[in-house]
Amino acid sequence: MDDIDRKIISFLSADARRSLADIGGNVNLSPSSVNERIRRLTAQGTIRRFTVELDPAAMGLETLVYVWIALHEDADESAFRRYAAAQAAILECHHVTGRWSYLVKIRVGSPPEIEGFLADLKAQKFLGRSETVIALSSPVAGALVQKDNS
Amino acid sequence: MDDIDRKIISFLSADARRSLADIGGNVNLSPSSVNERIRRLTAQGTIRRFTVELDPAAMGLETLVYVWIALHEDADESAFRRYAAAQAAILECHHVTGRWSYLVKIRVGSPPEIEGFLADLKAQKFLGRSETVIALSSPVAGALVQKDNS
DNA sequence: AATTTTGCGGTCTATATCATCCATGGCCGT
DNA sequence: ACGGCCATGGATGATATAGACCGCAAAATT
Repeated sequence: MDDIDRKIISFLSADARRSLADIGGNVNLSPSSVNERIRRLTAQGTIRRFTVELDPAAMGLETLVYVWIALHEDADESAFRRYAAAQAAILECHHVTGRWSYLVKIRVGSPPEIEGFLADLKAQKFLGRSETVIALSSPVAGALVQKDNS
Repeated sequence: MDDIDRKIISFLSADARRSLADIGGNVNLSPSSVNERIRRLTAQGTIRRFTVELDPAAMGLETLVYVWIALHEDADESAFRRYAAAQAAILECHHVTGRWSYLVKIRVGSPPEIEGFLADLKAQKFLGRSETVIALSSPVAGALVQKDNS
């Protein structure tokens, strides 16, 4: 990973459809060389996948919510992780330091839907205690990308 | 936005380099039609950009941290937002309900670097109180995508 | 009510661009 | 001087993209 690789990654991040010739012009490399570098970066996993960033509103996911979770004392922890991975609404789930055991990031269409999400968590017997934090606005929103199902 | 559009978005999410013919075969549409739909989705902003998902380790960003922030009482709130947008380490910044005013998501190379991040926040006079939460592991990690600078 | 009009979304074809492969050749470090 | 690594350039087959045309359905007109 040298400076040129980083530049290429930066160009692809901004627009993954730019032509090899175009990128090559910006880093003083032939299209073939750029292609070879992208192939390497992809093969070694530095680039995980080519994808698209989506508009949350257009996807019907305008409401961003963080939920702190303390698991129910006799909850199956690995079952919880599988559940989290399978739920489309759960964008992130982290095991964290501090008072709570998990921090979960979810996106739903509107605030009322949060209730259903929590109800499901409780129905699955995962929930001990929880605390819900709603994002009112996002100075830095973070990119919305569909979960990787591979 | 009909079902076909959603399918196309799903295919592109998994691999944005799949050919129009390939996608068309899966949704029973000609390559031209698929192209036209993608053009529409992009033009109306449903698809924000074509980009790449990166490996945090390869990028030297293995440590994921959430920081709860209560702004210093005479901090300039819009200056803080500009600061957050400019900082490369800050992936997300949300104005939230609850005890804290902001939730900030950052990525750094290693835990010691968190200190420098907080020190900078304090030096800028933004920081009132804060609480730092480190992700130990991530059952659902969320995609790492470079910030959009357009 | 029947007919025309309009507009959207599709297919097909042609063309220019593009990614990809391979053989060649330079450069650097040992 | 030699070997490995990386870039180059040209050939080729695939691909995106534009444009002309078609069909259908809803709206408007008579």
